[in-house]
Amino acid sequence: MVEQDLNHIFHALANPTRRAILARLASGETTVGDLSKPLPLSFAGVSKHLGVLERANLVTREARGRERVCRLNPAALRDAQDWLEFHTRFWTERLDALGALVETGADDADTDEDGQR
Amino acid sequence: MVEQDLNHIFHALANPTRRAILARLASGETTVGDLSKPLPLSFAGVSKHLGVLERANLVTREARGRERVCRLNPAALRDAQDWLEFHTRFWTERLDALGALVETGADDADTDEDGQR
DNA sequence: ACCTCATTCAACCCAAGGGTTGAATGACAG
DNA sequence: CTGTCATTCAACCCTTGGGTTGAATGAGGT
Repeated sequence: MVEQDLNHIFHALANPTRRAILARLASGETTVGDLSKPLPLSFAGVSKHLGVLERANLVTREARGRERVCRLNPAALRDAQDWLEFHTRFWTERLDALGALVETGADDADTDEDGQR
Repeated sequence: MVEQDLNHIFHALANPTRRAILARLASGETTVGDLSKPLPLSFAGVSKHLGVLERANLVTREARGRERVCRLNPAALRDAQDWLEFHTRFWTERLDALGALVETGADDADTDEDGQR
């Protein structure tokens, strides 16, 4: 997994219509037509959104007769989640440590902020 | 937390420069100048990226003399993580259940794929 | 063969993103 | 109070995004 993948994944997730599509797909695979029925968008608009989701590898489209069946691919979501989990954990630890230092009154420890100013 | 927040957060995360800034900030607060030193961008460009991160509530900027000190705000990341965690869990369960059905040879259950073709 | 239906493609529109530059602000040093 | 340094603002440029429409493709039904 590379940087570029994260770009695509997060970009795909940044749009409420696309998140709605993902939520819809979570309750079962469906066709493009069914997918666009409840959405206030043109058919082609939905198809474009699906293109973005597909580029991010979050969704796959498969031809079945004259319809396209869309289904989820959780693997990509997992990538994003891994990134987030790593960072939230790391940040939280850092901030907790900083908080602890402040509490105990230690101000000359290993933080970058060494008080010289 | 509302939809709009997720839009901003995911949008902010969708850019590698901004993720680099976040990673840098994870190892301690710093000024805009220090932040932009290693980046192949103009000063103003970095400032714009910080604006995006600030809008997403991932980063705060605080004036200290003539400098601005930037630091992380993990709370927003947590929001994104919550969204992802909910969905990955949900999807995985669904797919696992589907897999189990296939394994046991149950093909006339509640799947959409009922074999008529 | 022909018509219809589901979907995509292509062309277009306008708004927003990511970048630049140069002027403006505002704190600090002399 | 003047110059300098850190930063932002404003204006601009080009590319990408999200949306539309109408034509093209391609499978199915008759």
